[in-house]
Amino acid sequence: MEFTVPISSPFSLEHTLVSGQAFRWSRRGDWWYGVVGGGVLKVRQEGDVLKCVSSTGALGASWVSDYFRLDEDLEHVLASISRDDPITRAVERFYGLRLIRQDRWECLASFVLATNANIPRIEKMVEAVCAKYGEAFEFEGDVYHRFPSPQALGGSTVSDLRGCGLGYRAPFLKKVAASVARGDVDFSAVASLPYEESRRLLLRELFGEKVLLGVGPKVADCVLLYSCGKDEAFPIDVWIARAVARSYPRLMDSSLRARLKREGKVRMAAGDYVRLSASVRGYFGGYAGYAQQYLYMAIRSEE
DNA sequence: TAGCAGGAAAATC
DNA sequence: GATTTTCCTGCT
Repeated sequence: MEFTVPISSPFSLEHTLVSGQAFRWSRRGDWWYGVVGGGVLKVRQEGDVLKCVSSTGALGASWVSDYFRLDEDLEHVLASISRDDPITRAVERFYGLRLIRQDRWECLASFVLATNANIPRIEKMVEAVCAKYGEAFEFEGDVYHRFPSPQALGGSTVSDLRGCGLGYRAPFLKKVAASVARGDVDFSAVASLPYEESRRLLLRELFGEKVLLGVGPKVADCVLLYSCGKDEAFPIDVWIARAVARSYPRLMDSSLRARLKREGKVRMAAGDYVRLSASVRGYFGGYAGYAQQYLYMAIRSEE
């Protein structure tokens, strides 16, 4: 199916798709191909229009607009977070970067795999899991695999998952999948709550069976930001911690600041994360998650 | 709370 | 080719 989607507010497909939010997009020639929404979406930006080709009627204009959140007023968001020089420079440089509204289960599973890995590695693990457990289909003569269901991964074996190169992440992914498959994680309830409560509920539901699942504050924030509409969630990975330490040392309490300075490395204890998160959200406000995404792009682009 | 292991691959030297 | 680092969490 071919269609176009008009863009009425700023949007950069390129910046959005390279910003490390989603792991199933790749560029081929002038087009971006994404395995999303149960099919393939092929998309290219031409000025203020998105040209799209999709493998299924379900992936139409309204789906695309919802996925890229095109109906939201990005200028208003960016104005609200542009509180000082570093963030303003990042916003100017990556203008049009938007947060994507992803599938919640896929987002959770993907970020469980993201610990101690870099983006190419994460993409490789996700693809391996999809190839092994996801339903295959064809588009333009190529074979693609949908993201596997929670049931498929929950019913897998840890050793088969390890075969996808997941290492120690394999048992975590299996347990998370099993929890979701049983219906233990009510994503709608999580999404309906204010941020602080949504994070508590997500973690409580995942920990409900008293088995530790590989979802800590950082992964929880990614799920809340990228799939549950919690725009104030501010995931703090090593890069963001570095960016904050450099440009916003005043937002870190003195003990964390001193430790980072002393040790040179960015290593955060649980309490540090929660405090820094609250501090940064207090500063950037309700769209802190956008600030995080722009700061991430800025610091990653340096090297 | 601090320190460490975990597995494999990318990045760096 | 060896070493370090990697969008971190769980355990002691």
